[in-house]
Amino acid sequence: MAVHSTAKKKGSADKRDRILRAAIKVFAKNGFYATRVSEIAKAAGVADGTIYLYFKNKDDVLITIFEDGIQQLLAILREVAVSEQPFDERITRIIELQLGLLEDQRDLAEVITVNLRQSSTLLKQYAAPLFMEYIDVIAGLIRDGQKEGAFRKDINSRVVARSLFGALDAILLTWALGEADPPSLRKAASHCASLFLEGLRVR
Amino acid sequence: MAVHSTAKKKGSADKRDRILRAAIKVFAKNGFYATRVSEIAKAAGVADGTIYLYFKNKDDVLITIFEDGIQQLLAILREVAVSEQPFDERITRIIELQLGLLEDQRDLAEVITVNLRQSSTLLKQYAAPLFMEYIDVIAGLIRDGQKEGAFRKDINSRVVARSLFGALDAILLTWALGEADPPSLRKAASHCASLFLEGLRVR
Amino acid sequence: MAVHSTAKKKGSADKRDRILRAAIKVFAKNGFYATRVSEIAKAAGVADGTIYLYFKNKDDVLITIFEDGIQQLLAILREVAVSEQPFDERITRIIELQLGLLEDQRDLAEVITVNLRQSSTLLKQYAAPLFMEYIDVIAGLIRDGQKEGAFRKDINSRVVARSLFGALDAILLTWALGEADPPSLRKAASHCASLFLEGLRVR
Amino acid sequence: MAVHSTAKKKGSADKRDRILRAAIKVFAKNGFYATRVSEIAKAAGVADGTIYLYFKNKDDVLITIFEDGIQQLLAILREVAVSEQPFDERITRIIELQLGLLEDQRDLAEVITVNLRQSSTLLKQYAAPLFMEYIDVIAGLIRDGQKEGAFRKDINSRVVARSLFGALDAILLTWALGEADPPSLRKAASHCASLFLEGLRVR
DNA sequence: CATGAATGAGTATTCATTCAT
DNA sequence: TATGAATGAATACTCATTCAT
Repeated sequence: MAVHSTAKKKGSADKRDRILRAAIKVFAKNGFYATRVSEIAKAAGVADGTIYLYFKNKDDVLITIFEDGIQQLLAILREVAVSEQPFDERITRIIELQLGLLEDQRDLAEVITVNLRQSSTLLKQYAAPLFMEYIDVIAGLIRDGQKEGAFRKDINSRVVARSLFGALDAILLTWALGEADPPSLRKAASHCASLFLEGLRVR
Repeated sequence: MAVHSTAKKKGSADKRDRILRAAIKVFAKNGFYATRVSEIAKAAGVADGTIYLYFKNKDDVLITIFEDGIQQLLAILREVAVSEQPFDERITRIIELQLGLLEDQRDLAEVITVNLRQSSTLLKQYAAPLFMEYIDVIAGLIRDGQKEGAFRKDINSRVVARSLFGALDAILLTWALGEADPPSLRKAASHCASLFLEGLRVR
Repeated sequence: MAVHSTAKKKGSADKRDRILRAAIKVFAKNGFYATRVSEIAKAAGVADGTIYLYFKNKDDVLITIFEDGIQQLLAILREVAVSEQPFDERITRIIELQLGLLEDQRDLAEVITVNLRQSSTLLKQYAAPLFMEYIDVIAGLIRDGQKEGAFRKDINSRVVARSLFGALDAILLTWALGEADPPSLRKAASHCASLFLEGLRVR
Repeated sequence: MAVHSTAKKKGSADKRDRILRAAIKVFAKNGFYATRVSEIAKAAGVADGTIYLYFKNKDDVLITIFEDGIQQLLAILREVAVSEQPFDERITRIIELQLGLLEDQRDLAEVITVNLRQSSTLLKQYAAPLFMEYIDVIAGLIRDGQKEGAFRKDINSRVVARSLFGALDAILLTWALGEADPPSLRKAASHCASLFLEGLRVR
């Protein structure tokens, strides 16, 4: 029975994943509002109604994509943030991770940076809290660095965190909307890191 | 008669402006897609059909708001970018202006930072080009500073420009979505400026 | 004052006629329902509101065109129907007149044959009675001919009248919709006349 | 299973037919333009949206009604036109068939004779070609009769065909709009046939 | 008489969601 | 679980008509 149940879940999970992957693709291509549920179903190779067996509604699909992506990112960030590496390294690593995570998932990047803001309700209800969590992690890291003398103290840690988030978001947006070549993204990451690290240096 | 003629024109301009102001308000409150044309009309105190005497369609209202706002900003930025002030001052001024311009137009800020991305078509067709123009102005200023030895040369000017845009956008977004108190916005601006200026300093 | 009044009326009549002529043109081109009142106004060189100074509403414009055209036709038909000519001549004349009347007013022909049926209300309320009047005139002529031994008696005069009306309507319709060359219309008229006259001949 | 499959198809076909029958009824009553899609849906006992599962749009419903009716008529006409009967019989039969086909479908008759002309686009795009096809069939029969010496040769076969179509259309129109009693329609048919046959007789 | 800006009632069509199979 | 036919609420936009000037 356990096997059966697992098999069931696995089968379900597969279909669920297919739907999510299909949704990321069509959301990225057409935007959230312009995407029809039937288009997601078609791209996923399932019937329209099947989507409602795995998700509450269309909004829920977008929310899931967003939460999954951000949670994945947050888990990594938290790990890096409390690692034993020097603070500069941690910041650099975070930037690299954040951009790298999405580098091979361009569609996901577009969905997260662009589509996310398409529904005011989603933005305020789901994204804002996660956004704050993200800011908290980074700001915490900055504050730790300030306490230990690694970063200058005359600058608000949350302002830095927000600036960093925004900078990376804008870089990703440009990359997602334009012709994205990975090298440029990685180079941008290193320049961005250098900019922020120098900006944070104690003088 | 000149007065009369002015009055006449003003009458029309007034109605157009009333519609735009009403649209900014309801777009900020409910988002572009969740806003009904009839809501804009009601808020503006005109009939539904009147909106179509001044705008091609609902999209056109959002585009106009966005373009007006960005053009206004771009005009100021260009002026500052080529002014005679020291480069540090110019960067600081740009940051202050950009945040200050929207400080007393919180709804407009929300519409520009949030609603803008609600329509993929609008974003790619109208926002992307203006975004690039903005990046060009800032990147040009950075490059000038690099040439004259005011900024470090080992960092790509466009990456800096994008980062700055993103940082300010994120700060504005936080402010627009959260409880906005102007002092915090101004303080954030000065911290952000300091962060970027130190990050750009020649060593 | 009489002069003034006349001048006034003349001025008015001119404008009224301009509107009617413009309406015939655009109705023929686009059909009644697809024609906007503003299009009529533009074609007539007057303001939208002016139309309502001369006509009750859009329907009234079509009705007026139709009634004017049919009344004009009826007046001629009645005159011919009771003339002293041989019955065959009268029938021939009626056919020629009916087709000839519209030959140089192709737009009017299209409006009467096509647009007329576009509004069920108009058709039933205004056209049907006039149609019956028309049928009465022709049927009366046929009946007179039957009484005087010019036409065969074993055929219902109203059926003949309806058939003749329909035949001419179909010929006009083909001509109005297709490439209309007047010679063909006139030739069709003579063939049609011959067909009906032989069909009516006493044997 | 074949039954099941048939039942399934029948279910769909039934719904489609129900919509068409309902549309004929309301179109005949109120005309094409005055009929709301929701009225058709209500009369058919389906939801508004269901209509769009079977038809592209409101126009498509009218077109389908018209094409179905005319194709049905054309099929019969073609059969009669090339049958072995004497030419006079064929003509008589065609007239009887055409009127008879619609005798027990008064609403359909009204839709075809009246509503058809309600949309200029429909008329020119869909009706005109079918009208021409009809004319071709009749004209071909007349021409054959002329070749074989059954009909007089000094009269254009297409003019005769158009006249016959128009005559029958007018008779139907009168019948559809007025108080329709079948006997009168059948009697009118025989009178009309006699009129045209005598008109076509070789002398 | 003439204007044309403003009105707002009116409707075809779409599409997220449901539910009988 | 899966389907997809059916639903029907929801809305941008048009355009005949009005009326202040």
